Amino acid sequence: MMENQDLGLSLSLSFPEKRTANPLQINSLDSSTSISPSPFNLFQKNCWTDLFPSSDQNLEKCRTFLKGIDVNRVPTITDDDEEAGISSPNSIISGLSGNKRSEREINCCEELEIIERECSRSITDEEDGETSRKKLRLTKDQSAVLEESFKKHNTLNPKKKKALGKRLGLRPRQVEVWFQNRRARTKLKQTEVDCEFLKRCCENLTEENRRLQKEVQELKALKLSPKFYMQMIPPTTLTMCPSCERIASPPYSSASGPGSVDPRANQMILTRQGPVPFNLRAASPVLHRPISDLHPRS
DNA sequence: GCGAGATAACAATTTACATCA
DNA sequence: AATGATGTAAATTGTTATCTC
Repeated sequence: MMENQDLGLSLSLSFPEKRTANPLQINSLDSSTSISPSPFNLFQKNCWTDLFPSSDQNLEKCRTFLKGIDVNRVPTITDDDEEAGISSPNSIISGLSGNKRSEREINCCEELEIIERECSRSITDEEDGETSRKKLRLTKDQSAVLEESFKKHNTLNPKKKKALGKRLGLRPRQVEVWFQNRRARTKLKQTEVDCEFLKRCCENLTEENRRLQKEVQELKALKLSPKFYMQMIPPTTLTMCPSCERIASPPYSSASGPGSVDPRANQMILTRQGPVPFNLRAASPVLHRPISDLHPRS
């Protein structure tokens, strides 16, 4: 909440209360289901069941352990540990499930040993009664420094990550997570702003549409008047260049008598006569030149 | 050129905690 | 004071794109 104010994330739009799967991510399911099970994935599946064979109690104890590490504690691990993927409370799990973090330096047997060791420790920890997993809450100073750094550059390189972590007494991974979440918040905020903008556009277009409909009605009523026909010049024949699709208008009528209509006005009438396909490529200042002008023969 | 592994960024989700009625 | 609902930030998990070998 406090953070909310700090970031100016106070736009309140009526979004669905619970996030659902992104409808645009159509292929996510396909891709996930089409992935062939890697040997490591098979390992991770078997790992838990092998470690805790048919014992829900053991499994539960191990889970409890994984929740039992105080992340508010000043990190004592080295950066090397961090890079090896055993830094965060859940990184053992992450290491097992992640397809990239775990397998780097530690082989399966070592991981199993680590897990077993930690699990056995967890049981004693639990008996000590200090099992609740604490979630780190960054101090105002820490947030301010991170915010400042984010403003300068919203991504991290490994060097910067380490430096920030060292400066703030955080693990590089925590710095990384903060930046990640911060980017997500920025994106969400931008989405809200965009949504608001589109809403306004929609309102304006609705209003414009209403106005044009009214104008159409008025023009239809006017059409019934014979005087209107007297002022109309014959329909203009437009010629389109087949190669560049530019429109070439015929030479303006030399008629400039008292009853004649300004050709520009005629053009306006033409443009009001229904939806004309708009060709962006053809939308250029040379719209009304004859074809011969468009492609002068040299 | 192709495949495997490493890496970073990201989306979606979970979880712990704070606040309020 | 206790409690449940709710919002938010921290953290996790899985996917994708890109790069290098």
